[in-house]
Amino acid sequence: MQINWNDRDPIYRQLRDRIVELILDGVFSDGDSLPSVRQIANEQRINPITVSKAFQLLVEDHLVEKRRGLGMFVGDGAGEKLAGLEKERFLKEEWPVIAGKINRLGLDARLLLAQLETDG
Amino acid sequence: MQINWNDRDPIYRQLRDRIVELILDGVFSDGDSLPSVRQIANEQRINPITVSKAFQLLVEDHLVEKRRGLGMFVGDGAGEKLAGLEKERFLKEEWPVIAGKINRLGLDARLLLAQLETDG
Amino acid sequence: MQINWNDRDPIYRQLRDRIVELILDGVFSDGDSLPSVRQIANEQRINPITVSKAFQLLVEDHLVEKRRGLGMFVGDGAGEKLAGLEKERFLKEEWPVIAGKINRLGLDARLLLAQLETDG
Amino acid sequence: MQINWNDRDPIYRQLRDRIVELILDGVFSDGDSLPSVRQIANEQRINPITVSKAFQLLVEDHLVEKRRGLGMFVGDGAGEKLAGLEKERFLKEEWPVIAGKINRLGLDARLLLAQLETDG
DNA sequence: GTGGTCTAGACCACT
DNA sequence: GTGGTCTAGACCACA
Repeated sequence: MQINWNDRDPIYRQLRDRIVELILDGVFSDGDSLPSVRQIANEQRINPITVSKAFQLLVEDHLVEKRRGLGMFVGDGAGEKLAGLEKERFLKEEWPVIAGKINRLGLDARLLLAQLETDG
Repeated sequence: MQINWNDRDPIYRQLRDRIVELILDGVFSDGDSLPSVRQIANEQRINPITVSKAFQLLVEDHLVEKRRGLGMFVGDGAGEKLAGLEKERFLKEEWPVIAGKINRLGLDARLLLAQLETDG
Repeated sequence: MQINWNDRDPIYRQLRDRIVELILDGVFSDGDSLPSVRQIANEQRINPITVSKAFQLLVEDHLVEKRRGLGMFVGDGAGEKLAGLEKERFLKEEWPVIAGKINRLGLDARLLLAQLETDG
Repeated sequence: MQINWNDRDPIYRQLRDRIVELILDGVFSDGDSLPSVRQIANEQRINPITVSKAFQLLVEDHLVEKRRGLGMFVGDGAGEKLAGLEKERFLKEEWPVIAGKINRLGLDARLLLAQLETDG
């Protein structure tokens, strides 16, 4: 769970995105409890208020549930819901920009796929 | 040369990116003079100081040369240099992140790239 | 922290140099927080934006770290890094030019340096 | 005779300094004719007006004489006069700043002298 | 509280 | 004509 302090993205956004990734990857499944604000704040040396803000975003999207006195839990069906939402957002917002870059740079699909295999 | 006033990206960053795109597209070639700060400022109704900031970024990357009292010029070999640099940067930095997202979302990179070829 | 308003050097460049000197002198050590932009701006009666520009230069040289919402901090190892870098730069870039001048003017480098030791 | 377009020093000042150096080095002696404005402008790809401005500075200091229809000539006693003026200026203005830097960086006189011998 | 961005308008130096 | 610098004042996002 790496935070980049020099990134233009605000910390709370980066945090939120990391947690979403962990849910998508199945590290946290429906109903699992999430690490506490204090724990994350200590580990990442981040202000607890900032961590709270990240969770708040997740609660607003109904991906995470706050249970008083117990902490944060992955919401019901969060995994699938998330996959759907993110997929749509990616295809609508991110991919067109990426496709434009690929075309402008004259990059070849084969090259891109090859690069993936050498890395991973 | 479209500027998005509501984007998270600051104007000067967007401007820089647009100019880079124009160089990549060959609209401006090595040694060409670029529109003056004031000209761009007037056309886009942006403060000259903001335009200046965009050029400064380009000068720092050795893509543009400043000639005192004369204006801004596309740097020697900027076109090819830029294409090479951007290609490598994209493959090494952006593409792995993008590919990670694609996999995580259960999308098919091959399919997306294939579509791209038929579209563009 | 003296600023010369009539110098050919712009204020932000002078400010940068002063801060570098303070780090070299050990007034600010690794990890220390630096005075805020607004504080310096008030004390020196300089526009905050000008102070900001000075810090930006330091951040670009990795001598200062920005922590969002918290302020500016002396970068890791900035003190030693700076001393090393500056020493080398001085020996390689400045000193040869200076020595050339000294020779051209018929002055004696040995004598000047010897005086320096008795003075300082 | 190298001109640095990215230097903060204006071109006419750089030109003036180069010519002064050539006189101090004895490349041009008292009474010698200097290259014409047009010649320098062509060789260095500089605007003739800028070259003129450099000569003007030299004329104002009585180091160079303009002879109508003939061109520029090194003034009487320019060599010695220059040496004296520059020596004083160097010792008063430049050396104290340099000495401060040397002390701050903790550079050793022996090191500086050694560096000179390896270079030249 | 912190820094980041932008504006409008001024003045300067350089070519 | 060109770009560079600075100001004063405003608004924003972040912690």
